[in-house]
Amino acid sequence: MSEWIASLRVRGLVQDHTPLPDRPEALGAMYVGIDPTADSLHIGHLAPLQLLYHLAQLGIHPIVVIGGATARVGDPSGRKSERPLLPPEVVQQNAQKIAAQVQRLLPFPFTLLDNYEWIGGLSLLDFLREVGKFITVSYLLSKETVLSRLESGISFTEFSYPLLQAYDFYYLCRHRGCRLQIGGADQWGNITTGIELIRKLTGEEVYGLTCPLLTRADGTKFGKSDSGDNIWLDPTKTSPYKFYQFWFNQSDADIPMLLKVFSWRPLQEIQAILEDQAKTPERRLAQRTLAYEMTARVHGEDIAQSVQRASEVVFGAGDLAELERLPATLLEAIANDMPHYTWAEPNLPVLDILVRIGFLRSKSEGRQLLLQGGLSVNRQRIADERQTLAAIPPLRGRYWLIQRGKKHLAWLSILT
RNA sequence: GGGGAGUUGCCGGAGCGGUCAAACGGGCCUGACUGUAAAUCAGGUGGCAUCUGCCUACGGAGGUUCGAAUCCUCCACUCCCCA
Repeated sequence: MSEWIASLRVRGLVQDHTPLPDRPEALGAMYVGIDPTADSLHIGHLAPLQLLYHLAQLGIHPIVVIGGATARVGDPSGRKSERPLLPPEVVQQNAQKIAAQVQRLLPFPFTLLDNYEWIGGLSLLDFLREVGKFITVSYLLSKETVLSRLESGISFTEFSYPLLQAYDFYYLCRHRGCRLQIGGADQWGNITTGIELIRKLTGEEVYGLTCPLLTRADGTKFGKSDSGDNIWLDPTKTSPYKFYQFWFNQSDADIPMLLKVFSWRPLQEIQAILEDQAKTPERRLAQRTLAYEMTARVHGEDIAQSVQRASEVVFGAGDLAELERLPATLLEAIANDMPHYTWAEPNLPVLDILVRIGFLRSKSEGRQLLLQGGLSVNRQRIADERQTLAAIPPLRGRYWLIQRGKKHLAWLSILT
């Protein structure tokens, strides 16, 4: 039974599933829900979308549901505390942005819906009679997401969230022939609630499939930067350069898992890359491949190429002369693709400038870094806090490569 | 409705009138070593400074005191137990 998900298993995309039909065609359509709680997707959203991608290849029609209604309630799944309610207009804006992102991201036909369409007009009375009546409180209480919140507190609003999502599934089942819901592992409780509701209301058997919550080799969650920020798909929230660097910096221990989960390459090809990686890890072929593929998918080939080039130049070049020798247009492009600041008065101490432009959080932090040798401009360590920017010759008359620690690089140019 | 416990820095968690910018752990940052990896070791982790000085901070608002994270009052929120 369900041989067809074997390759998904190999890729590490399967956490849990209900008994599945022998043939994927029996499912008709499937859906994944995304609540617009922010104005952009982040890489945490990608794993379920990978599942969607691979399943779509098997002939199951994909539906993406933006939770314009559910985001106004707040999913308690995987949260330790109550979510603040988002204003309706914010949810609406987010929903639009995320819909546009999804459109750009998925290169295959799919149906895009917003659950506000069918939940928005649902009256409380109808909801209580048509949905609430069929799920018992003890059933909901036994769900992990609810259970774990009983101590810390959960409002009735969030408590009722699983019912709304269950209703989505029911609605899509009836109106769109959708018989499979997929999602992250944290969605298991919500998905099974939907299955339960549909069985009670229609007697029909529907299915659920989740992908694992990705964890690193050290047990921490995958998906945030070291400093704990989300890695967004929106280039104004996470620059393509940073996005590329995020993937590039993944550890050897995690890269096999990541490549299998996120790459669209055939498994065979991935195997070959991983073998190379095992033999000569210092080449970082696996990281480079993944970083490029993901950046290209999210931001486009052109940008992927240019940030890759920027990364190579900035990290690779031994001395400044090499940077100087680059064609002016390339240097400019590189500067533009990386974090970039402008400043007008080079006669101030470097430290002050870096604080004012926001590259350093405070002067104290700057001093600290300086003391430890973690601060440089144009690859020169800043050793004196009174050192002025003007005293350091800029590249091409107007660029400085500023550096905090080993990996935090940015450009500073003089405002003309 | 009644009774009890609690609210400390990014998180966990000490402190119970001065020696507290607040022990300890985690996280994070930087350095060394490396491969923009991992592990390890070292330093740092509120802000400003003319650098042992000032300002802001221990849920909120007041008060007691020479002096409060520490005591009192009120308020808010959370948890537990009884109705």
